[in-house]
Amino acid sequence: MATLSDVARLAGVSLSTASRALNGSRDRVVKPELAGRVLDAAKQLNYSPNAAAQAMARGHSNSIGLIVHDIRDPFFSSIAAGVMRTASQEGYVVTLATTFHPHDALVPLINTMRQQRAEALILAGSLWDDPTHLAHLAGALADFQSTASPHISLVSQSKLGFNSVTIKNRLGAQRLASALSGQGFATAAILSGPEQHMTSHKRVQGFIQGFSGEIVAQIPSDFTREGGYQAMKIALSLRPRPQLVFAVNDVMAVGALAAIREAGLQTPHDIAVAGYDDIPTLSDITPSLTTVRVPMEALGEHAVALALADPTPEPQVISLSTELIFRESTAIVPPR
Amino acid sequence: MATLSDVARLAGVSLSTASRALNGSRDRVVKPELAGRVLDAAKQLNYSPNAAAQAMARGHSNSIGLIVHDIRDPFFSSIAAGVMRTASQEGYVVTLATTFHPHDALVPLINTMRQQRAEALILAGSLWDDPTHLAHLAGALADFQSTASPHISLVSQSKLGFNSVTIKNRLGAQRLASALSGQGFATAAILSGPEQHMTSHKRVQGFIQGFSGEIVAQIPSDFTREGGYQAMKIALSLRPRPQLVFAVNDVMAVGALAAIREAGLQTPHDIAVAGYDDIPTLSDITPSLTTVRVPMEALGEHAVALALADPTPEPQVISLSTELIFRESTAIVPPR
DNA sequence: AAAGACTTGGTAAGCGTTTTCCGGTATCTT
DNA sequence: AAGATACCGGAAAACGCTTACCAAGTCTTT
Repeated sequence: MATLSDVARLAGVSLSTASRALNGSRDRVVKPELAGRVLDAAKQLNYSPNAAAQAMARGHSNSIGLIVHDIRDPFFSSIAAGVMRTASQEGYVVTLATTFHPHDALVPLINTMRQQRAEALILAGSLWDDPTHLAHLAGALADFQSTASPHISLVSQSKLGFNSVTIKNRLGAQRLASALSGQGFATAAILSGPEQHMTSHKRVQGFIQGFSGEIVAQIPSDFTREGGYQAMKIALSLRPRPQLVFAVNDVMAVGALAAIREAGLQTPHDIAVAGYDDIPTLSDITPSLTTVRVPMEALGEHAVALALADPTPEPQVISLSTELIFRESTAIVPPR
Repeated sequence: MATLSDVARLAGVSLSTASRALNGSRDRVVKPELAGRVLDAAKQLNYSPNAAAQAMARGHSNSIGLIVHDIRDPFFSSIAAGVMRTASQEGYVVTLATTFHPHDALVPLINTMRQQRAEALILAGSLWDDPTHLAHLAGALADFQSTASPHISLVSQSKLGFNSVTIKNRLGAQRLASALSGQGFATAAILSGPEQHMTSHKRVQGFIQGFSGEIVAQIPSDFTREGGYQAMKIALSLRPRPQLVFAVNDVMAVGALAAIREAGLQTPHDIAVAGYDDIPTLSDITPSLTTVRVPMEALGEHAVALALADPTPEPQVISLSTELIFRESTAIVPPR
């Protein structure tokens, strides 16, 4: 593989001139003629700069690390799309890692990103609200940042003292709940995620705050379709049956819908369902799902912007608004 | 940030010993005592090796490049998950890039991966069957490979003379078609992707081969939900109405379903629909979709395995089987 | 016309690792 | 017990680039 010195030799200039001609160092100008010779030589040799060597010499890389729980989850893949869009606009490369859910996989991945000397780290997804886990995490993040002090952005989570972009989880759920109350729903059950799941917790809180009727049950389960399905089975055994079920995310809501159908009941005639996230792929489900739209790609875009911005004395928190989406799944208020 | 020489100094050994102690060079053994001192020093200084420096010194990186069209597409995010799973098992880091569909974005991304000196490149997704585009692409891939001859794997495409893992697109469609024929469907329309879309083309061919009834129309459109929706509108205007519509992928099928519903018709009573891919998130759609299951994660896993395997004289092609999934959307054969 | 002020090319010193080669010590072999 | 043979630590070169510094040339300025 041709190196820069090959290019310089062929162009008949020094290494420094070649370097300056190719990526125009800011303080110097190379005479057009020499620069042209260098460019020609580079093309002729099919030269491609070695990013690792550049990173070494410059003292910083051009990569951004992104860690998500599960890239298959539409929530995360949308965030990733947003991240990649702005990152590549800004000339960065993104290296992606996935925990595949086990939350103790996070720290090793952060360390990997540290080895890569990523310029910025973006952690997407709700954190596990457990003191020792959080402590480990904070340690790993501190280590990461101690390495040439790169930036860190957290997505959908703001408790760790870094820049972060969150969504108004609580407010969204609250407004959904109060709108639904206004629509006539008087009893509701909540299908929540695991107890320590912060996002789930916020949404539950918001819903409780906003709902003026009676919350007959809160059933914790997994943050997945299957979790929603199981939780709904329990909810369906409640007597009297709640008029409304709020699942803390769309995939759980879909599981709930399946359980309802399986029980021979109809949504929304027998029981109404609302979700959260507004996952695009799910927009074709029947009955269409009332939910809270989360600007997922924007989440990723802002995270990059924040990570690349000049550091501020205080960590910045960008809080993105959600939007209520009313669809068929709550179109009717079932009798009490 | 502590460097290896800091560690060596603190441990009272030479640079080489420190290096050998930390990543156990294969030919040498460091005495346990010295090794222990080095490890302690490393821990104490919170040392993290600099991946860029290692890449320089070793002459190769530990990163795999993955390029997909759109990470938001469940098809690609599943592949990505498979890639990341095996890559991280093998100790590799994956850097991800997205074309966001414009097919001329591919070549620049390949070049980026070349700069990164990725050990392997995985290109996922169907290629654009256009001679000049393919020539550009081949050029870029050749350039990539000329750089320290890293490996290349293609996913779902095998025409370029590299290792590749594909799915039996044609066979899957053919078997679907013949099964459906056997079930009594005698007329069908095909909702295809763009003309030059190879995957779409294969599936169309297979379906035509396998269908013993009459194919009344093939309507090309975008490879997206919206494309399916638009194409279905045209299909619905056909007289007599076909009994069955085959959409070349699930998201198009979903668009088709929406168009049918909007027209006041019912699936499968008035017209049956089949898709391709078996995207998990779509499994809850009603009516549930008859489709061909594609082992998407396995696609990614094999791609990595292939990319990391010893090079063979001839490019290897792994062809993964699909599985027919019959669901409600073709449960009834509408009258002709 | 001489002295300074800019320009602009080149030289060389890094950046943080790995690894080859050398040499000294401990272990074998006979 | 002496020579041969591992074994293992360290010095130094190399990886491919950037950039501070130097030197030489070209313009200004007076």
